[in-house]
Amino acid sequence: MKLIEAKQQFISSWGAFGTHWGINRTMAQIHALLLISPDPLTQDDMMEQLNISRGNTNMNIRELINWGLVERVLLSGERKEYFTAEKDIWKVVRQIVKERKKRELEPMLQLLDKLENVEGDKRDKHVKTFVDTVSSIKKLGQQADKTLDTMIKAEESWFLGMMMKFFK
Amino acid sequence: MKLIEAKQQFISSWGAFGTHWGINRTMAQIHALLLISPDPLTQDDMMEQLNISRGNTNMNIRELINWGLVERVLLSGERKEYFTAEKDIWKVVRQIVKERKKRELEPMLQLLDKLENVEGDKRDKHVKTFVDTVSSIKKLGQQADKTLDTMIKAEESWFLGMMMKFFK
DNA sequence: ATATACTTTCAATATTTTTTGAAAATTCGA
DNA sequence: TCGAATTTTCAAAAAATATTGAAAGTATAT
Repeated sequence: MKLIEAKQQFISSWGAFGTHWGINRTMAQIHALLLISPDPLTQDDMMEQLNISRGNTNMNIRELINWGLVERVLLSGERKEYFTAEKDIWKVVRQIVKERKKRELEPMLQLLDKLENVEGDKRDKHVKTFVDTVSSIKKLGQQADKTLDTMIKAEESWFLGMMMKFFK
Repeated sequence: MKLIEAKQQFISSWGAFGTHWGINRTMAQIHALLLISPDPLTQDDMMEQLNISRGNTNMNIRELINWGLVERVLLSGERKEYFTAEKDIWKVVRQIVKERKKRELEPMLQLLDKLENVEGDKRDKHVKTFVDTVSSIKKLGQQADKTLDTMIKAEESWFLGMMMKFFK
């Protein structure tokens, strides 16, 4: 397979993959493009390579920057802005985990905390099932929260080593 | 907070949560409703409690069954079908992991395998960056694949114990 | 065998999400 | 300060996705 074709496939599947995980296709595609580009790109480069409009490109670059996955790069003597993505996949994963934890897991845990204290008699099976379900989700969520914190702080080598050792 | 209100909140946030992870709102809401219902429910129960149409309800129950998260229950002497969700959250998580691994991770790894063998000279930085990126994603993916396999097979107690021990 | 209760399908519709592109805003060199 | 280059915004349009509801299909009791 030729490079150009391989790139296309990579970008397009990365986009499809993203949509299965609640990430918009264009954002995932821009990320994919930057991941496989040796040098920083401009908005115009991305527009051209992905065939998308200026506004779309701009919005999604911005979103990727919010996620901490892409950075602005200033090339001396250039007026235009360039962008580049972190290439170390382990760092990328940690960053995504960190963001999703903050955006989704933590608010969810707060809610479960509140719901756990619902009024009512636990001898009523409706109350009991509700509280038991909420509590067990909360417990799992808290465990995940702790585990992910450790993962976020961990070095790749440490983490991989741990995985190798215990999940062989 | 009253039970009825707590239920509403739980269902609605579970739905919103689902949409962040590529799961359709109604499917997540039906799942939430079944999780907190002590007894099996009929389609009509769900339609009424969630205010959704018959077709929508039916399609999403079916999808939940495909995911292995919901089961049909036959109550003797009853004509109608009843449905119930697995309440053990650890089992639920393992089942979701198992399905997503099969549906998403494995096909992705197959693709990466193919893309890794792109034609071209690795001294060309475009080729090099592409191959390096693909390889490192593949490596991480393979590691995740193995780890998740172990997790799918694991007992809750074993897994939680392991987590406690190593990620305190 | 028929009527009735119940389930499934799917074309049409509604809703949500994404994308466009042109106008406004900003930046920067001269 | 001016003006060209560049970036950002956002209302409108397009596309994707989810939902409805009525008709068709199935199963069961009598």
